[in-house]
Amino acid sequence: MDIARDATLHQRILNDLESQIVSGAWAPGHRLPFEVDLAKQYGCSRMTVNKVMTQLAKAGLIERRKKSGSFVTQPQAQSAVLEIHDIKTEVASLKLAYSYALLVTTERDADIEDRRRLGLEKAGPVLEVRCIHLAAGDPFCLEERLINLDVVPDARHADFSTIAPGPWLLERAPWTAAQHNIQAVGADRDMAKLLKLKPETACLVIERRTWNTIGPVTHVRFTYPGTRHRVVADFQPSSSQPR
Amino acid sequence: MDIARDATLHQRILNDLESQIVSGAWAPGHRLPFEVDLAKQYGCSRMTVNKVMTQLAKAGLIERRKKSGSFVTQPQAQSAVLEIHDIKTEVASLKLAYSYALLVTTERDADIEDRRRLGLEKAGPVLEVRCIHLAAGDPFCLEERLINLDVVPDARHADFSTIAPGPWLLERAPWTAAQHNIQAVGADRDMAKLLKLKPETACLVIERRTWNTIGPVTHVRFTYPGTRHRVVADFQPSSSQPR
DNA sequence: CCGGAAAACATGTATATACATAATAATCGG
DNA sequence: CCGATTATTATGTATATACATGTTTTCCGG
Repeated sequence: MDIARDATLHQRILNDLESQIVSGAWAPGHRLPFEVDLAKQYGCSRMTVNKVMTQLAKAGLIERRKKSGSFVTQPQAQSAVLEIHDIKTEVASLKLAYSYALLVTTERDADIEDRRRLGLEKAGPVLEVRCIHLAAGDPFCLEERLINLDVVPDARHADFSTIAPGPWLLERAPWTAAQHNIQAVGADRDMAKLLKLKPETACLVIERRTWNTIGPVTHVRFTYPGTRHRVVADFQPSSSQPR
Repeated sequence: MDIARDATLHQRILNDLESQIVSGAWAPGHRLPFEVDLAKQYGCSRMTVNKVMTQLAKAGLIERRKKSGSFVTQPQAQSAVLEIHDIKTEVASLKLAYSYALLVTTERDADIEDRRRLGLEKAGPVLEVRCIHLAAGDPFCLEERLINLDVVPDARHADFSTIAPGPWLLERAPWTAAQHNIQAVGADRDMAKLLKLKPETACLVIERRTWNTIGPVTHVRFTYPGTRHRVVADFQPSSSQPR
């Protein structure tokens, strides 16, 4: 990669070191030159090098040990993190009035499909909740949720007509792991009707399964009219500081 | 939560400022005290305050404008990190034969739309690449890419008929930040033809903009037939306080 | 030869200073 | 009163310096 001619020294050093690491020229475990040596090499002060190295360390590319030096870390698999988003906030950020309506709740023993959705091995009591989120009175997204009552028994007595199951669960059963599944589908007849769309309109479907230390907590499927809404993902893998 | 008594000054300032921002005491748009004033307030040098503010800016909590000061940014909707995926690998994991075809490349000066896609302020040379990825001979996804030649001038002489621009860039211009945008759209006539679909079929569109330390590197739009393919994102809970 | 004190060493944090850069504010000529 | 020039201001980057903090190495007494 070429470096812009007018890049700052900081950027140049950062780029150089990063290239060595990312390219694999410096394998994990490799010790970087000492700060003073790099400073001499670039003809700058140790402070400048120090700031670069601090940034690399924050980014997780290197690990620093006093007296020993700085070392390239094992590349951690690039895991994708999608933060659980709150629809109310999402709507609020659009400066639209938020409202919410419970459609139906059903308690039953997990059937095959329920077990697939939750990733359950055996049957067990589950609660199905269907509800709709509205923005400025219009359908914003449909929520189809399955809650594992073995893990969250209290959900039986929750009043989901006044609070959406998402926020309710977030308070009571914080998740420790989750998996997302995003796809585009054409709306079927029922979906189109609920979201007030023409059939076959492209919709964005976000499915999320969450676990806590006990087991699978919930599976939820959000269906958004795809052309109006979107998911934004900000990235911060390498040398930038995570939020 | 109390702040450790032996926290460094840097940490203390960071914590204080962060608290004001996340608590909402300083609303988005609020101007932070000037560096010199904060320095006076904490009885430290401007450099120390500057480092903290630089960090906050990198974290996206504040925006800094010369002469004007530093301002709390609008809280961007819940961010998410999606893995940069390699289509060849994706296809291979389906145990399908992968192939690739270059459709067209165009070099030009960035027009308004190009600048929007890349997030460029001024015009500059860009390279547009359209190509298609095939799985077992069938269209798998269409790639529409824009490369910032100011940052990656070598791309001019790359032969994208033999290597896809994604892998090529990954080697030469490692990204340090990226932003994703996922939405569902119905295929238009051209898209339907290229992907061998019926018009209006729901498609998953993934847009990605990547930066390195120098500037915007590339913008790419992948269009997948949405019903056949999907994006999976694995999660980790955000360890509340990014530091 | 062992254990512990001391020295050497690399990084961590903070300071004061200097000059560059970009944006705004003030000024002045026409 | 407009518009171009200049000054001011806040941040951006870099320097040299100082001392603190953990580690590792060295060395020395027993």
